[in-house]
Amino acid sequence: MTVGSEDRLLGIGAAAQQAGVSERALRYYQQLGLLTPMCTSGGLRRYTEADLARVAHIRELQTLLGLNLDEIAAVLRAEDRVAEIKAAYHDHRTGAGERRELVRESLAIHATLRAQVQAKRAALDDFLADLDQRISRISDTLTELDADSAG
Amino acid sequence: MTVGSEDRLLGIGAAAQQAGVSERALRYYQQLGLLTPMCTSGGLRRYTEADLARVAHIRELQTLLGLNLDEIAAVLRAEDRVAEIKAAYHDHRTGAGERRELVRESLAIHATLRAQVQAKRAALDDFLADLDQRISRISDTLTELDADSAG
DNA sequence: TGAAAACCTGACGTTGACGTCAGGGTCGGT
DNA sequence: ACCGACCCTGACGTCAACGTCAGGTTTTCA
Repeated sequence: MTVGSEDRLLGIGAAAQQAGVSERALRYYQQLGLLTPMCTSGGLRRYTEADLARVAHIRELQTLLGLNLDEIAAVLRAEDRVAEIKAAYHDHRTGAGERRELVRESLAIHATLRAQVQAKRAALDDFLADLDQRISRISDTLTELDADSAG
Repeated sequence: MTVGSEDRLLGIGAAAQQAGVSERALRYYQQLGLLTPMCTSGGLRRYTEADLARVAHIRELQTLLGLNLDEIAAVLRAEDRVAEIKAAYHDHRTGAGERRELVRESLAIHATLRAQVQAKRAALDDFLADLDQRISRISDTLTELDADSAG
């Protein structure tokens, strides 16, 4: 499938640098089950591009939505579910009913998340409008001051 | 100016309840200089409606923008500056140059904040688009499953 | 092959934003 | 004047999300 990707694995140091987080954070995420990098036979962690993307996703959920790591774990689990289902999509061993159930479940989780994001977006818009109003008032004050000094 | 407002002062308990935060939080905000309620001669805190609004604002900056209390303090100081200037606007003792300086300063702080909010909004929009894409894919999967079972 | 660089697992420390508790002061109604 | 409700100031506790350090292991590369 992925043809051009050299699939170079990174050590935890390089991975941390790439992802813009600390090594400790990467180990911590793994400890909480948010991330499961490969290991060498010697037990050293090896990170793929997908792992880095996952870290970026984690950070986004953290800083953008303000979710804590437990909540993020839930979101990631839901996303993993979807991937899992996609993978097993044509696997005959998975019953259609079961698949439907799983899909519905992850759809529900995503919908919930979407609602959260929407709410946050609306609140942000309100805040922005308020801020703009303040700013324009301050600008007016400044204009008046300038007119004053000019008059 | 404010005619209809009875200007009833609240004790810290009632204020906390109204604002939806703990008493400890109110004392903590005051300790950090975010809030400066009046006091009775005996030293008990008394909160005005403006104080409550300020708390709401603090919470908004916390949960919506993810600012820490130090950053919030900076924002609030900027806003207080504006109010101060407005109040002293026709006070002859304040020099025009000084006023311009102050106004410019708070304008800068607000502009910075606005940029932050904008950035966050854009990021949220991206995130939302991504989420919608995921959701529609999951929906498709579900539709296929239903078609499968129907066929 | 051998040493420097990178990494490992505990385990304790830190920071922000409060929670909680003790021991005492203040307020409002009677 | 008094009592119960409310409030005060320390001061220590807590929780998440890591930071940091020690002592040992694995990789890498000259």
